[in-house]
Amino acid sequence: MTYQCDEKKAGDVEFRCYFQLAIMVIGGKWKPKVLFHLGQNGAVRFGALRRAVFGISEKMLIQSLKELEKDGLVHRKVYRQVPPKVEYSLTDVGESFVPVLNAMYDWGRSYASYLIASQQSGCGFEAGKALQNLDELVKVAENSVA
Amino acid sequence: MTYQCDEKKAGDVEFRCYFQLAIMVIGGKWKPKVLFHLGQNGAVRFGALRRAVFGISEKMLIQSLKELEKDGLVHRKVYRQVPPKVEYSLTDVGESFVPVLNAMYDWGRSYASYLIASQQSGCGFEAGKALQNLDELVKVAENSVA
DNA sequence: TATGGTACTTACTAAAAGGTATGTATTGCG
DNA sequence: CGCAATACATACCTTTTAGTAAGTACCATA
Repeated sequence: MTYQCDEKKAGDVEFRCYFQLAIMVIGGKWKPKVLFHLGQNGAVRFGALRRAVFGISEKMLIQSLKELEKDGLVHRKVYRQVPPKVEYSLTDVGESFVPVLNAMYDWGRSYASYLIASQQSGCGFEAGKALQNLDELVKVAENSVA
Repeated sequence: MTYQCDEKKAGDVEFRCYFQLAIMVIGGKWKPKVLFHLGQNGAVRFGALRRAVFGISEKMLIQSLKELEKDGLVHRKVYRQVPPKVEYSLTDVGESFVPVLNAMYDWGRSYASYLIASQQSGCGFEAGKALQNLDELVKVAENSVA
């Protein structure tokens, strides 16, 4: 694998490296989070997804879903009813990315362990591994929430 | 796993979900690419890294490396010589992210296969798998490079 | 002392991404 | 027909990120 990869093309998409192609499709501030939530739950309504992805605006959710649908990772199903209902779900291509998302989640746990271990010397820690009582260690006391 | 995760804290870092923590540390336009290149090659000089990460400016490379060093994923070694030489390499924590980067690279290959298969019906394709002659199919003819 | 190469720092500008507010379309109920 | 709820579209503004250019520090050599 060379550094400055040659220009490549698949479909209408031009890229230099398969890694860059992946980043182009699922990178950015919101798309990874949207995909992650869709990966955790089957079909989800727009409103439920809006509430699930912490901090996202309507406009960015819509934009992210449009791009993911266009790129073939997300399926949009309209129910012609009252009130209006639209469900989003992952396609096979989208599902194939879920292991990567889960790997990132697992790495996040191991990184949280690393942060805690760095704060307390003598705390048994191995890179890539999560502490056993991690969920307890990261808990924030109720009254200290900003 | 709930949608709107409770606030968590590890070290000085506050987050709601381990996935979000991962995104905070290795997300953004350049850090994934910098990490990916460091993962492919051992210790790399600043200048070599600059040339390897296609399109990055000096300022953004420096900023990305500073953040990655601060977060414990990258190690910086200064050689006091002429001309000046600094080498960057992954720490154990950084190395632990390499499997995720490689998974993204592999997914990129399968996505490129999907794009090609979508363009040509009847082309055998399975989500998550790369076509066997992918590298040939994505090649761009010399004279068609923009 | 001047020099050159590398790896930065800093200030300012430009571009990209994201957010807010207002408005629209749709369906079926009362 | 009017209404309500949901899921958007659109325009404009704000924030964030990134890029460019000029400058600096360091070391050892000539």
